Amino acid sequence: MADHLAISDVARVFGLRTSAIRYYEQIGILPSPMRKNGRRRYEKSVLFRLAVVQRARESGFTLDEIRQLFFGFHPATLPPKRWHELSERKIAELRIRMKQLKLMETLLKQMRDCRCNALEECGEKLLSKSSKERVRARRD
Amino acid sequence: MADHLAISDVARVFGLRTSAIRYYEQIGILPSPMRKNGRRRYEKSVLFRLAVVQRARESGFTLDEIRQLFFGFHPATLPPKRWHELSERKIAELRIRMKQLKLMETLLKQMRDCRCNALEECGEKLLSKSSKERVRARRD
DNA sequence: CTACGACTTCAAGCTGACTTTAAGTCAAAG
DNA sequence: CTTTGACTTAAAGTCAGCTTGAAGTCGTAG
Repeated sequence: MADHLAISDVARVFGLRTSAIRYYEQIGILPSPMRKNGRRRYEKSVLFRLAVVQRARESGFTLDEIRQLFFGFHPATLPPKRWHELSERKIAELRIRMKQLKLMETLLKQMRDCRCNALEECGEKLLSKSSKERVRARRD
Repeated sequence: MADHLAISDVARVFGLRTSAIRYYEQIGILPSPMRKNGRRRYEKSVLFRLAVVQRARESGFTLDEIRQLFFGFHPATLPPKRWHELSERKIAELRIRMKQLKLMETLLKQMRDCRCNALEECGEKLLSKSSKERVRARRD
């Protein structure tokens, strides 16, 4: 208690196992906290950090990317440049993923609504579409 | 040639390795094609099938889900019921994932644009938001 | 004092989606 | 006829992201 959280408390807040918290520390996504009798004692700020990490995980970021994006540069001072580039790249990736999801939704709806062997037809459309995209890409 | 494709042709169309094609066959996502001298010979329809599989993979479906969704029921006749349920569930999942992506985009933009230690602040917002959501969920 | 439960470390194990490796087959080219 | 290169199989290896196991340390309750 005493204003500090045990590892099990932190884990419970996010529905994680304690082993996951230790693992995050091991790979440098969480700071190694102070110890009391060898046991980890966390300040509340770790919850904020984990909240961001969790949101990023849910959005499909790897732990490696998360470390780069959020904790990858030294102390807290200068280079927001690398950060800036990374996040720009990531935002672009997100846009692409959203487009893909929308296309998949369309495909699923077609197959849900239209009986018959929509599968091969859809595949045919997808294939001709992607070759069109390849043509467009060549023109760029 | 001769109107039939070798495994390497199929692989090349999708930028896959031949080992991936064999693996898909092994786990039941592709049919085992006819053989000529022990070698796989594919008809063009396999390309349509793979186009759908690839789109689904890009949208975050596991191979297991893909088999269930697209190839999981017997020959080609009846039960569109199970299919219907599965695709409804999957469409709902897609919606959730799109929402998460949008939230992540917002977070990234905030952190890109706003100097300072936005990380912990964002985490704080995320945390209070998710507890609000928990409250809303309790009311449902 | 001892037993309990929550913690510690380090190493090994697990799942999904493949890839790699080893050993062999086959047809066409030199 | 041997070499080459694309194929075949089965089994083992790889990577991320953890989890599990074994063996040990604390501090409080009985």
